[in-house]
Amino acid sequence: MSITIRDVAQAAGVSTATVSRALRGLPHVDPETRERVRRVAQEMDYVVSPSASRLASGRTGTVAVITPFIDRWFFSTVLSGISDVLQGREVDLIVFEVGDPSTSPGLPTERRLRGRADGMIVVTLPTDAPRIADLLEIGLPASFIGATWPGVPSVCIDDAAAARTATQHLINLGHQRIGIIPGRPAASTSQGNRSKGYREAMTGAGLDVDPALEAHGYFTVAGGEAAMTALLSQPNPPTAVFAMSDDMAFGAIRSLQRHGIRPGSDIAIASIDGHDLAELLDLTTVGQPVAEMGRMAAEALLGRMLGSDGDTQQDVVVPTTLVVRGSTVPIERTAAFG
Amino acid sequence: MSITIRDVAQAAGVSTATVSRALRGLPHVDPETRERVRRVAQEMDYVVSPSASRLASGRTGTVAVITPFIDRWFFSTVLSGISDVLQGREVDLIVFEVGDPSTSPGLPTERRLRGRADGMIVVTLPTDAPRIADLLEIGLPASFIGATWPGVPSVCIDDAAAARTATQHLINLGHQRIGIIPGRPAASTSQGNRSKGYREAMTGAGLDVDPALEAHGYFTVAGGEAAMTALLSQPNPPTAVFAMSDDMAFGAIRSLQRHGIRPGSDIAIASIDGHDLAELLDLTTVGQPVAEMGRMAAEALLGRMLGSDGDTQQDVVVPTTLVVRGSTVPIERTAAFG
DNA sequence: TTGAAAGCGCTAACAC
DNA sequence: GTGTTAGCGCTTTCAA
Repeated sequence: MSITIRDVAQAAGVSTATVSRALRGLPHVDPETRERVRRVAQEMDYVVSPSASRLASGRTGTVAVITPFIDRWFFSTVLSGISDVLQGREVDLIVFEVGDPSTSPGLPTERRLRGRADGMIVVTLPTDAPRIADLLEIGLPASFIGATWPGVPSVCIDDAAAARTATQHLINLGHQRIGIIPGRPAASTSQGNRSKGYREAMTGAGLDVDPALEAHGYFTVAGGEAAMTALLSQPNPPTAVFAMSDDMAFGAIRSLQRHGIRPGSDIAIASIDGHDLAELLDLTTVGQPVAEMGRMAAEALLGRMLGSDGDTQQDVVVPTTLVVRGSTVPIERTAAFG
Repeated sequence: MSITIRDVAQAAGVSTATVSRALRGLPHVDPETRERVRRVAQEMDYVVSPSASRLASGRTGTVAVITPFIDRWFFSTVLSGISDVLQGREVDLIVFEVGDPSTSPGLPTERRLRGRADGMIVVTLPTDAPRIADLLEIGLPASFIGATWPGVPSVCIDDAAAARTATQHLINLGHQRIGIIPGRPAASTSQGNRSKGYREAMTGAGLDVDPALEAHGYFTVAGGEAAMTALLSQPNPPTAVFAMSDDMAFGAIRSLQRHGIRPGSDIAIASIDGHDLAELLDLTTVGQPVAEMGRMAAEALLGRMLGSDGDTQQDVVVPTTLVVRGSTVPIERTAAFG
């Protein structure tokens, strides 16, 4: 049906091997021959059959991304960064959306991965050690984003530092009762580190870490709203809250709105992410370079897939930036509450 | 290196042909044989080589999604819906992020597609007829989302009706000077229809369509903000604005905030999308079932890929729902402006 | 119901 | 620098 390498070989008056070499830019081909082959191939509108090429070479020229979600800001942004570099290198991108590890059954992604990709990028699959171990077992080069794993290169922020920055910012503003909205009860490394950063900042300032001032937000807007509502119903509510993600902070803001409390003026809120819409909601947040993290992970993976193993840094920590907005104002201007 | 069909055949005491048939659930296999083959395969942890299978059968078992963006709400949500059904059918998903057709060079996605997928889903590539024609030329079954094309099944909303609904809602509230924020000057079919719906509602109510009350928002938050700002600087600004997407409406709200104008109370805003965060921003919007649209397109495509061609509806129009929120309040409660 | 065998279209030794 | 050739691991007639 469609044009094969043999047709091209015939038309160019060379062997299929030469066509293969010429078209792939391999050495030991006469420049003139190469040019002729290229021209003929183009004229015939020849495209290599990926299946055949893959079968013969053992390489797929594709990278698999394993991510819990596609449709959330952090993940789609990471994905876009990854796609950006893969596209530039003509590498295919296949996506496995595996869902929330704590609720989804943990499908056998591992079986579905074999022979389909030359490498994989795993995006923050926290609390799911067994699945990750399974994935790594198939022996593909891997790159992690937002999580670390022994022996696997990764791109992360310094979660503890980011949390410390956010919390310290609230402390500097004069707050003393600072609540916290973590994601899920079962802590991932990343979440654990953010907790740690929060506590460090608190105790470093001689402040109490009141367990009553903690409410889980499950990394969603709705969860953040519920969490904030819970915090507000405390006998002695916080005057400031650190949320571990922007989405949860959004929810918290919504809760405040519902209660007629003005974020910033009445209760300060700071979080981590740098979500597109944080500016719109006037949310103070510690921004992470999410798309860039995707790009870096892809770049690193590609590097290792091509074998140049030496210069690969194991764990990259990218910088974050505190962006101060209206959701955090000095305590002098903050109305007493409760 | 890894286990092949021959190993399994040998271990099960049958031919490779039988293993192939047994494992794929083809008929004409003794139930007992099938069971034995299955067991052996499982014990050996055998996984079919996709490349070999693809080369031999000519089918890839993968669907390609061609989308301008990954990291924007509409697109990531569609993608997630698609992924949802593909994952369930064990079909691979490969993604091509082609960028904004009006600015990106229009890469030869078409060459990169051949032999890599059995079908494709094209997500709202407006104003880009040449590229689409190229894509369709390779003869893969296709499914469109958010755009229609002669002969290609699609899933869309009724754009004109959605725009009419939003505009009529503003009219019903008592507004007469109603501005509009479209996306890009070069209209896609979808955008054209939304314009049409807006004009129909306006003229139907005997209202003027003032060209001065139109400012493009380029489907982004920043663009929407600029557009609203432009509208506000009119000698006689609108009292209500219809934005063609939630993102642009978000930007418009931001502009209002910056100008000390309260959305809803001072100027009404309505748009189309049903963005996750619309509730948070108290935005009235005509919601489209985005993830569901992705699911439907995938389902339809899969159906056609499996050959059951008859029952495929060509163009599906999914319903939208007006969700009224604080950004639109009756004119009685709207302060005069300007 | 099962097996033998001919490819699928390419790559990679190895010869020349 | 180029050609020959033997696979890569499966699917799919065609016979049995």
